[in-house]
Amino acid sequence: MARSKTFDRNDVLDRAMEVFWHKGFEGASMAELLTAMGLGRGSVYDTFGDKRGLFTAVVERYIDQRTTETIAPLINPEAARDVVVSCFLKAAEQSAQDCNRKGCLMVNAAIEQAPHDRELASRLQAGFRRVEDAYYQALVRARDCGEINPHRDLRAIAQSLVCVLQGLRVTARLNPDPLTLRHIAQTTLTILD
Amino acid sequence: MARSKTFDRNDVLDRAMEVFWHKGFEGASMAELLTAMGLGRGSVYDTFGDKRGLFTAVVERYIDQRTTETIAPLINPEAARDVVVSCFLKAAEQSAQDCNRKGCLMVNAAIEQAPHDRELASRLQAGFRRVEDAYYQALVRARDCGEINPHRDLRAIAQSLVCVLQGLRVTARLNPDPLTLRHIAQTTLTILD
DNA sequence: ACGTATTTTGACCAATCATTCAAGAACATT
DNA sequence: AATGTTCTTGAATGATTGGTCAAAATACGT
Repeated sequence: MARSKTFDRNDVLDRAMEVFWHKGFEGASMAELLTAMGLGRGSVYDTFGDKRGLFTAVVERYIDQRTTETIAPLINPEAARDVVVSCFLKAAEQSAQDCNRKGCLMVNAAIEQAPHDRELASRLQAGFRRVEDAYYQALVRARDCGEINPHRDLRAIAQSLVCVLQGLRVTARLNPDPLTLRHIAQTTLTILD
Repeated sequence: MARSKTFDRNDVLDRAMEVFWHKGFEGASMAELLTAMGLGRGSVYDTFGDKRGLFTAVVERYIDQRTTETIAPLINPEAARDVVVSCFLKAAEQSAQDCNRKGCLMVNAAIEQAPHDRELASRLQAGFRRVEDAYYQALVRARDCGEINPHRDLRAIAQSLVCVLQGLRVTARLNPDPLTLRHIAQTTLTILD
């Protein structure tokens, strides 16, 4: 009864992601987005509405992928303090290994667009909250194992860890030296003591 | 022998700053910048070259003003641990009190433009480095007073403090709740112990 | 007061912006 | 295979972009 789309939605979103990721929302033009996606104008406007709709879809996909990947080790019911540490350092390493300087799309979008796009802002907040929660749960287990001072506010610690990861993304934009970034990450882990 | 400018450079930079600050570089149009500055096109292009030159001048001014203001208490030769703490909390408070959600122009510019503008990136890096150095010097004095464990890496601590302040700017974009932000700031101060 | 160098003004420009739309092409159903 | 619906294509749109330029205005040094 109808024609089906010739392109894969996730496929073209991934291509558009590349453009938005290192040019930002305002910095990316529809022309280059279309080229990257390999689609005609109509197809994109039909599918995503407008530029903002496309951006929203791209960021949504990024959030899903990244947060899932990031918190995977923390979800393990046996994960405790050492997993918190290794997971945090691994996340920090992504700032250190960011060879083409694209940063984190979530951080980039938060800074550039969050104040101008409420829906985007709350999606981003939910994404970071998901990461924070995963750290929190692991911290609770760590405390129950006697690996963390039971008087500490674990929610605040989890928030701090996420906050530092965000800060590392900013720091890395100006000083991409991996040693410095690792050093900062290592140092901030004293928050756990 | 010649006519002199009728406008004050710092004056118009401050007005342009307002626009760039909450719209970003790409998000701000020359039309609104000119309106805000109250100048004709020619005057601006004569004085600042182009949009990027204007942005550079604006950010440069912001860096000077902000870093000077921020590190003022730390410069005091008697400043030690308590000044580090109060100064850090005061800086965090600026994220908490950011009622109109403009964030920090240095962080905004770092995320949006640093990868596309080397000169801007190094200016920003120098600015943050200036803050970091001020914290470092105060930390050295704190250590000499016996207020900080002499085995700690003070340079890394100073870098971490600046990193957290940057992270707070990102966090504040999505969750402007002052209590949360203060709580994070308070928690990360355990880095000093 | 005059002459001149510089600033201001605002009209103008080509290029690019995001977006629309109509017509042609292609698939799924019958 | 015919039909009907949707997708694709790409030309066209008007608005806006950053930037130029020449003429008019003006303040300074003499």
